[in-house]
Amino acid sequence: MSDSLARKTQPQLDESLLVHLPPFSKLETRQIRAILDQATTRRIEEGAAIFDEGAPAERFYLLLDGYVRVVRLSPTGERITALHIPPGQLLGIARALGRTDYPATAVAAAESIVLSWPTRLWDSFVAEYEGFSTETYAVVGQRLEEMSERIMELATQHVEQRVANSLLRLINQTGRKVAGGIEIDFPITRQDLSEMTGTTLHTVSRLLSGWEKQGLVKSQRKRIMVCDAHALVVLSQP
DNA sequence: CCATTAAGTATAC
DNA sequence: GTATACTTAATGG
Repeated sequence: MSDSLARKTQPQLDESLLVHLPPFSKLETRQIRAILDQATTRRIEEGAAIFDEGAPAERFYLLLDGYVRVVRLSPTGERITALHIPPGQLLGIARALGRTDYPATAVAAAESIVLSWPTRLWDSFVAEYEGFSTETYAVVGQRLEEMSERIMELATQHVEQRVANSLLRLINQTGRKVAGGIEIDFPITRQDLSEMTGTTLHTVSRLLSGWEKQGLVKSQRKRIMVCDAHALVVLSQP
């Protein structure tokens, strides 16, 4: 049950896991070894929560593989997806925001692997590891920018433009090149897209059906591929 | 223009 | 077979 026991049952983690990731790229092997030796690895299945909004922020995380969506619950129980996190990024960094609890729930959008550390180690990471705090600032700034961008969209753009923008962001951040276009790299439903854009799954379904007929996108259940990104860009402009 | 309701088909477990 | 994903039409704010 204890951390040390949990770690003992894990295979020894390889330094190469971290050495190319921005928060750790300036560190020596010795330091990365120390960081890994304190980490706990966990596999999260699709749809499972990594931590919940409002819970005490006991650990902070690094997403090694998979995708995570950050969701909040409205008072009436509707889910709002704030953003998606790609592999290699930190999450659950409540400490960096001056908080002691998690401001949102993190759900695995696809099967994911995370490393985590107790939050009490946060300050020593910031103090001892060169590049760790600057990368944290960069990530926080990047997410702030994305969220403020989306506030502008919600306030000024029509549903069609918002859904087009969401798709474009998804293929930019998590797109995978496939024959015929760029596919979103994790399972995503109309419901998910509607939660990102503040609309209903029916409206998203109608839009995607229309775009599919025009050859802009191609979709199967839980899979969306963008065939003509430029046409979506045109649509996304008011 | 877009949400809601409703009713239907398709696909996965 | 039943739950889940998706489509489509109709109605109304």
